[in-house]
Amino acid sequence: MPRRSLTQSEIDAFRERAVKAATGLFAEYGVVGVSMRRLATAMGCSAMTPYRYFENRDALFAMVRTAAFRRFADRQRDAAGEIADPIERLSRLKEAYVAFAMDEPDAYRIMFELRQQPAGTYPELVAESRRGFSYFHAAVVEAIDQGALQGDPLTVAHLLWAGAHGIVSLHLAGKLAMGLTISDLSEHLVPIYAINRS
Amino acid sequence: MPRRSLTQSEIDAFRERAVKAATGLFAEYGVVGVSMRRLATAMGCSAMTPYRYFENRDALFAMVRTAAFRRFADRQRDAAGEIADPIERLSRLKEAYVAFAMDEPDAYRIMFELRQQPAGTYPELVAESRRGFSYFHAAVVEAIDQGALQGDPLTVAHLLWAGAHGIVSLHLAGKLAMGLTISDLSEHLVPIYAINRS
DNA sequence: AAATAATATTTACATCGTAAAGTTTACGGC
DNA sequence: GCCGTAAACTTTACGATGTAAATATTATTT
Repeated sequence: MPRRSLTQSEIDAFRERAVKAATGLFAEYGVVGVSMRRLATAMGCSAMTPYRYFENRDALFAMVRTAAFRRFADRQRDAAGEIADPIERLSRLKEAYVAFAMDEPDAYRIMFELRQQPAGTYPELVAESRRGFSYFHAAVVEAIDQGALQGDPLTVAHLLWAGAHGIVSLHLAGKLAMGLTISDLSEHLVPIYAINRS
Repeated sequence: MPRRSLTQSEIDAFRERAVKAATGLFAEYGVVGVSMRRLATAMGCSAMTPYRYFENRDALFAMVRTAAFRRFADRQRDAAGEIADPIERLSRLKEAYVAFAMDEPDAYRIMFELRQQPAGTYPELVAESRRGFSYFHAAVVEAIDQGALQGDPLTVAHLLWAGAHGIVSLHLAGKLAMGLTISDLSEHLVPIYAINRS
């Protein structure tokens, strides 16, 4: 009798289009420039239509972030590739990390700077975020296993991650002084933890 | 003939009150909760009055950030104190860094996460931000001078800063996994660069 | 007290997120 | 074909925001 409901794939298709449009918008206008109305205009629908596909603006942004984390995690995965030597792999992961931040500075920003929702609200977001870190973590575990790094794996992995994030943040905030570049700093990241110290 | 213009000290007094009120507001409601109207209400004046003392919302926030950077820099200055040993001093600076971020997480966030205005728009902001970093920098220079650290001073100082910022960011983003604490990580910061490695 | 100019307030507008009301559309049954 | 129905979509509406413009208030000198 009534009109057919939207299928899951129709819903997914709209959402994907929306996330793509929103991602484009905010690469162009910044986070503040992504309004529901502007998104609707960009998608050629009325202002309220997106609300049929997203609970609210927050949910839209969560999906945009999830997509960004997914791209990031994919690039980490690809950078790790088949590289056997875990130290070499760590270097490549670090390079991929920095490269992503340079290629998509706005994405990087919302990934890490956005006020976070109560944990567990968006499980897929959490999952992709975890996956992004997992390659680093795995490489560190292996490196420590075979004696190329020392220390607690979780701690060292976090320190590497924090180091990469810190360097990128300084760069994105325009706080690298005196002509220092992001490469000048990031090239020290992995060697610092290598085993040839006390 | 006409009414007396505001003296500089009256202007400064209002601005100071406004910055204090705004800082309080956003410790309570977050960045998004600080609107010009709410600020006006909190100060007991009409919605437009703050506009006589600040060019716009951005200028208000620049001053709030400047004040935050000043508090931060002061605490760095106090932490450095008269400590002669530069490595010990670095450790204290790192502790003060982390302590500030824990005490004033919201301030920390707007200090480092806010989209920055075109460089040089707010010279005092730049100055206080530089000063915040200068104690770290000075200690690193001294440590390298007397052989307790090695490498390029500017690079090492940035690496330490980036490391501290990265760790704090991970913590503030709730991304420290498996019960790892901010101290677990930050205690490795200075030792890693100490000279007893290859 | 009157004139004046600086300060402060009120009003107004465009934009935002989004709730609620209204409209259009696609389907199964006649 | 047409009709009823419920889902999808649009329009309208509300309260909040930043801030420009118009208006009102106030302190000072003549």
